[in-house]
Amino acid sequence: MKKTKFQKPTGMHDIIFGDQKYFQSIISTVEGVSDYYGFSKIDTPILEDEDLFLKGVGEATDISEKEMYTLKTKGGDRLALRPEGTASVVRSYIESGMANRPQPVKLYYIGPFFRHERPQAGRYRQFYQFGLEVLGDSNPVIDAQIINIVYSILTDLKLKNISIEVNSIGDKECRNAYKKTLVKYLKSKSSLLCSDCKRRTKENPLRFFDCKDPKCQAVKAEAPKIIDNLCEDCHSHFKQTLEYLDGLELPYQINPCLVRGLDYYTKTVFEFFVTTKEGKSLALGGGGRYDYLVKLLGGKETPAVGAAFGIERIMQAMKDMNLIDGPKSKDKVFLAQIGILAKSKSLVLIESLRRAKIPVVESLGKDALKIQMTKASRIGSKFIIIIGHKEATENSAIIKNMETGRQETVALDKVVSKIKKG
RNA sequence: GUGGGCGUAGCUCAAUGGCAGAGCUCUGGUUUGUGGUACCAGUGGUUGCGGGUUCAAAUCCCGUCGCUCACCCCA
Repeated sequence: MKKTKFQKPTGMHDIIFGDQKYFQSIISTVEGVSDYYGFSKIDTPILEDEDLFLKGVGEATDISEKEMYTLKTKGGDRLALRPEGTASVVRSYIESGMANRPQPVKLYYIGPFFRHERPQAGRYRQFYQFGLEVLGDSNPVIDAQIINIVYSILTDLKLKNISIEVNSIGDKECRNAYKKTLVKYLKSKSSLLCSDCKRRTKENPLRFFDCKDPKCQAVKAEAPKIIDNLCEDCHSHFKQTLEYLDGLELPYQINPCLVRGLDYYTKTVFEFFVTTKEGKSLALGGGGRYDYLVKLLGGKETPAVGAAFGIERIMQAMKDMNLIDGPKSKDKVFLAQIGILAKSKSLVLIESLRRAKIPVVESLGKDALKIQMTKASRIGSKFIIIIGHKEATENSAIIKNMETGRQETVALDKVVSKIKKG
């Protein structure tokens, strides 16, 4: 057998030690804020019918065309690792008959997602997202509230320099009419476009606005914008949404070029960014309204709006701003011991400490006292409990204050109360 | 899928064709039961993998795998 050194698959990563601190604080903040706003947590399978995603995110998107992990079961079903969360939530909404609950239904999720693409800074093949979805309400106040809730999550995490871009991409009627206008315009400027944008003109003209090729920027600036071509309903929806955002005093700006990569969006779309120390703009997440998706996936017509954020991206932003306070082991007590009997008594003592909610660090496998003292010093424990051979047989322990250097011997059953007093 | 950069100890990196090394970390020791420093020692490598050139390859050549950055796109 050849000796192999296993390594993680391309584009996937372990979340260990220091990173777990960031990861957990994001999760608990998301849970806390979502819960406050009346969202219920939903966990859906990591595998779903491949067609759910093909229909859900749109067959012409990159996700459908080349980024899905798919597999065939022994029974012959075609399944896919979920590339995003909304399609699964909508599937569950329909399948579980959530339309019969009081509307709107508010749900949030946290978990891993998968896209098979070339990794790069802040982009993975397995990554974590959290998302919030509100199904069954078409009122623009919900659009504004979703934006506000995710903004609250980010500010609760102490992120600074957040900016929000919003736009409206209309509904079926006004978007289709607008697409024709745009295509006509792009064709007239065809000679000035990059090759990608020539292709986009035919396949997905709205994507033209994602192009970063300098050649296309001038054409982009002059191009007709969707927000100037909204129908009356979409226009008033957008205007109302912005007024609510104004009322919340959120740092948003309108970006008429914001489109989004998934096909299911209608009306309001938005993205969140932070500015890093180097002055770079990092996309944290985004979302929008998707009034047609529930019907498209087999339910009855149901308006909905949602948002999804990349947890690794948020971690990156938090690290960039040094947002996590250092190790909090100062309030931990260190338990040092020598010998078999002392180890045995230590095991029992630790249980008493745990019941008293006193955090304790031990080094049970060690015997040399000096090494244990060194370790206690390093983590900065204020108190150290020492049980040596003598103390073990006498049912006592030494409590030493590491700051003053003073120590006293107390009976084992008095240790907890002594420590509590300080 | 396209194009750049890079693969040497757990980590950061030396060694420019001639004995594979240092710092940090880790484990232990410096009179046997008391502190972060200092000193000493130890663990840890088929130099990503496979071929080729050469008396001799971490080093040069070819291939391959992986990492990384950018494009496409997105979180």
